[in-house]
Amino acid sequence: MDRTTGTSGLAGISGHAPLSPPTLADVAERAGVSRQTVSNAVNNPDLLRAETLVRVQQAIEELGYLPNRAARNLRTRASHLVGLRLSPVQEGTANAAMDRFVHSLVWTSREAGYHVLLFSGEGADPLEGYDDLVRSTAVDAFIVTDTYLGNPQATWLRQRRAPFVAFGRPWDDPEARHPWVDVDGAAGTELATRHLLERGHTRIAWIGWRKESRIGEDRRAGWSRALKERGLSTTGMASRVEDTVWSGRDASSHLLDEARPTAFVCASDTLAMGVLRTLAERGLHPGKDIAVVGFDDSQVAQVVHPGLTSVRQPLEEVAVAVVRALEDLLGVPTKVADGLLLTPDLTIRASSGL
Amino acid sequence: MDRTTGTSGLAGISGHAPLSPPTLADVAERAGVSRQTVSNAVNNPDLLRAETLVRVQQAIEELGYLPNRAARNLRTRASHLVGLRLSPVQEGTANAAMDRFVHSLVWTSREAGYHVLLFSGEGADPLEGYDDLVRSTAVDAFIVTDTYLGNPQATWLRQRRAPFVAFGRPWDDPEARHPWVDVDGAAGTELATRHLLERGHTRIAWIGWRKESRIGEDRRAGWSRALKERGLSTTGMASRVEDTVWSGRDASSHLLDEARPTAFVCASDTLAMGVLRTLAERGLHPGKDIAVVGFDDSQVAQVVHPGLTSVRQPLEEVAVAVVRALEDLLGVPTKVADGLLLTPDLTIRASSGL
DNA sequence: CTGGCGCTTTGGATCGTTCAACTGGGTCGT
DNA sequence: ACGACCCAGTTGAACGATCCAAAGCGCCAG
Repeated sequence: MDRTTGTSGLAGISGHAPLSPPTLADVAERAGVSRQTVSNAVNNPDLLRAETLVRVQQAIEELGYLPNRAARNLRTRASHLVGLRLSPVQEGTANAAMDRFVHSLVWTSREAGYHVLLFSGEGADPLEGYDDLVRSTAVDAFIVTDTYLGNPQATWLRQRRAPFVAFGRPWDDPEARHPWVDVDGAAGTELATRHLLERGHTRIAWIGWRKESRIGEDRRAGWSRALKERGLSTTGMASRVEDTVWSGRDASSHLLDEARPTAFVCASDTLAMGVLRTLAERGLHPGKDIAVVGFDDSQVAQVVHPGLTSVRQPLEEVAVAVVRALEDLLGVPTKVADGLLLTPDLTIRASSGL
Repeated sequence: MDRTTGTSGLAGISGHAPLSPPTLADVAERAGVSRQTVSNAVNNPDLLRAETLVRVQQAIEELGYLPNRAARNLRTRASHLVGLRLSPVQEGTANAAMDRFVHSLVWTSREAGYHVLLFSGEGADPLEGYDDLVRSTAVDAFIVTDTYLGNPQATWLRQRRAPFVAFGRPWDDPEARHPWVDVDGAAGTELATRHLLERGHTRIAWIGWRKESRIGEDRRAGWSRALKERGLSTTGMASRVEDTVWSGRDASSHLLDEARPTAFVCASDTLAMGVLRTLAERGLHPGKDIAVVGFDDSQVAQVVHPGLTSVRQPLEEVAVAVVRALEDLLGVPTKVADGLLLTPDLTIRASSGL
């Protein structure tokens, strides 16, 4: 057989790539079987006789064949892509977690045979961008990350019958039937607060986000739960502000003057950095004079002096659970749970005592 | 016309999505033209008579039609996707820049009609993962981000005739003919050093990466250039270490003892954080007693006390240039330049003086 | 009246894969 | 001995878009 016989390329191990990659038909011809048999060799190897399978696999190897994605997608009506929308950047605040999550997600998806397609919405409108992808069947499903109050995507995506998995609870909608995975923020702050209680602190303050934030209120609940459990009062010990370093600084400064806490639990590392700033200004030492705990275990927490104790979300596990839910949604109906709540850890560093 | 006539779905504005999305043929039937005419209306509107165009567009609108991606990809042999490999996570170090770059890239690509497909290699092997995507024609091109010494991807991708654009110079290969965009690190550190010189510093130390790092040596060159320009000596003023906070701490501690600098320029924010740690330990105040400048303008630089002056890469511009090169590579041969070197800024904060 | 020139529109083929139905041949049950 | 049934593969027809060649149309010159 002359190598130049095939209509398509041949290539593979030989130096340079083919002008046109080999197709199923090329493999079939080389192995002396039909196209469908090659297809089966790839997708349902059990259907072939062992002997034939080997022959086909050899031909595949020799030609360096890989199925054409577009053709497969067209026929199977699936792209094996999941869409992930990058929310507009807010520099200075915690997309820290997002970054780690994306990594884990890409990693986990790969093992499940999926790739992650990034897209971005214009700006404010959180629906922007989804529409085209759904209708052009570019992705099989979405992963929705910000399911804060009202989360319009969820209901919208459901209306469009677009499959999706949410990282984040459907806070306001007990009717929601979509799969979701979330991290128990309250458990995290409770863990943090208990940690401080164990170290002997009894006057522990909270700096969190405004009341409108469901996530913020959830995290706050963990703090107050831990205190009340010990019969300690929370009154005057909490402050709710914007998620910026400066808000954290001001809030902690006020609290120190008014409530005289010996420790702070914060809804974010950003706010905790504000606390550290107040301490620096007053010549107080974090971890010695005043304890501080943040939330998210961001890069900042890791490198700041003297090290910031922080609640760490198990984002790797979240990713795994999300992908599992995805497979469940798109493939066989193994039907796990609709929602899954994971528990965070506490990464202890010097800011809460040595 | 009965709405239930079409073989495919209809939907659109009406509440819920169709079971099967409308196709080109559906639109054609509704508009009373042929498929090709609809295709032209979408891709080459100029070819249609104004009147026909309107009629077709109306039908498209009514049905909520959007071309099926898979079908289009199959026929045109293009996916309008670009692959971006996430390098294995190194927590604590500077994927800070990467994050910003990805955002900008996604944003810019969108405007050019491209989406970004994320994938990850197993671990060490930087080629891992590319292969499948190339051969299965899943992406049209790649964006390669880490083109450090020897950069095996570059040569490998070229061999496979896979189109790609690099963010990063081909340091070792003057023969390289692939398009690339990079940021002039030397210009950045030169800017930083000049800034310190202007503030009256004459004893300015360098903390950078090991000699093997081309990027590190490049950044170092900017520092030494600025000093030599002023007739200042660099001997004993430089240290080359790992990119960790602790290395930065140790290096700065040694330098302070031996060379008595009044300012530090660092190859990364991470190293700069190490310097800040040394200062804190010695009761010295950054910006007052000793000036510090970092590199990358990461989140850390923004939130740390009292604010870290840092070289900021114009990643938005990089993204724009990368996408432009991409369009050039894949579309019409406008043929811009093969390589493009952009100049960074300096974000000035309190660590280099008030 | 015919032929030729532009512009618009048409029908058919095609991209590479998978699905559904079918072909022989052998085995089994009754 | 007959049909039912499984096995290992084959064949033709989709999937939904774009590309290609050619036909239809109106209009004007010869």
